[in-house]
Amino acid sequence: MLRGNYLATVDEKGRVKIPADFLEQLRRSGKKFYVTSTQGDCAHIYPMKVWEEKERKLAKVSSHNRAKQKFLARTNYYGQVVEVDGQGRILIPPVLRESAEMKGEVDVQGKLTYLEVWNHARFLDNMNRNPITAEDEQALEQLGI
Amino acid sequence: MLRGNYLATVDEKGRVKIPADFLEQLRRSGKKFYVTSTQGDCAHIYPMKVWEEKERKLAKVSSHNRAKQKFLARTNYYGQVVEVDGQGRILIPPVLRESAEMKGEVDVQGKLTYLEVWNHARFLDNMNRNPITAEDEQALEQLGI
DNA sequence: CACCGAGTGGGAAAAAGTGGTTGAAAGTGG
DNA sequence: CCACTTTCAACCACTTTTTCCCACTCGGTG
Repeated sequence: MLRGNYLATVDEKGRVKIPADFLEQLRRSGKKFYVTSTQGDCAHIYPMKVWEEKERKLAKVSSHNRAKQKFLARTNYYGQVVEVDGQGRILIPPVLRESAEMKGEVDVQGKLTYLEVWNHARFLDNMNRNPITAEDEQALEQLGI
Repeated sequence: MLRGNYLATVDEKGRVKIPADFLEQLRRSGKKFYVTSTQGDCAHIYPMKVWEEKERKLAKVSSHNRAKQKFLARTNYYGQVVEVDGQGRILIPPVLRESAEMKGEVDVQGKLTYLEVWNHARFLDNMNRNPITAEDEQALEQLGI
């Protein structure tokens, strides 16, 4: 399971080094990955098998389902199949790189089954704009968390 | 159960020695730990099993729950899976080390199932800013505490 | 006073990360 | 359809960081 956050950098060619900790786990699920996004604000990196599982589930949903259509339109627009290079880096597709402002420092975050890559400053900013309130803490406590 | 407070120091490499008392207990729950934070003001050190239990509880909550989302975003951002080294030290992830001002003297506090690590001066300061009032004492007394 | 365990610092080897070059392939124009 | 240009991916070489381990100090205890 992929957990936690690592700082990384995007070089001029748009390559991001996958932190060794994640890489080791990811290598087990093959060398192909699907890099995409739903909102264009960050990159999602799925091992191909995980992505295909998502596709299978989507296939079962009616093709007139609005949510499904939007999801497909976006993930298809931003997406690309990539492989990790010999140095453990993957290439972020240009369209996505631009819309998610992928340059300089980025956060590579483990989301258990896939990775999310964020512009470091942007993620921090989003987070700070949404502080945890006293109500939030109360709600969590009631859930026993 | 982890109880009480120990002074420790963070060295230049960002390592903190876990007090021997805590270490002995923690060793029983495996060698992997999840170091994270909810507010970025201190480090939380969970034995992996304890953390996974939290994850399980969270998984049952609707994914649209605001409190849950904020909690996950933060604990993921600040978090990292770590192991204790041969000298009983653990490494605080860089992002967290910075935001929680982890350098020099720190307090390592037992919170029964996990540890909290605070910048010593900062914790003392917070505490002094929030003195126990006569009303607080009265309230406690009425609770039979 | 000597020994033992806890804590601290630091050095060397290994791993992780970075940048650049080259060769192949794809794209473009004549 | 061929020749030339450009782009991209694969590979190589170097730098930096991290990890692992060794050795020392300090304080408490027999």
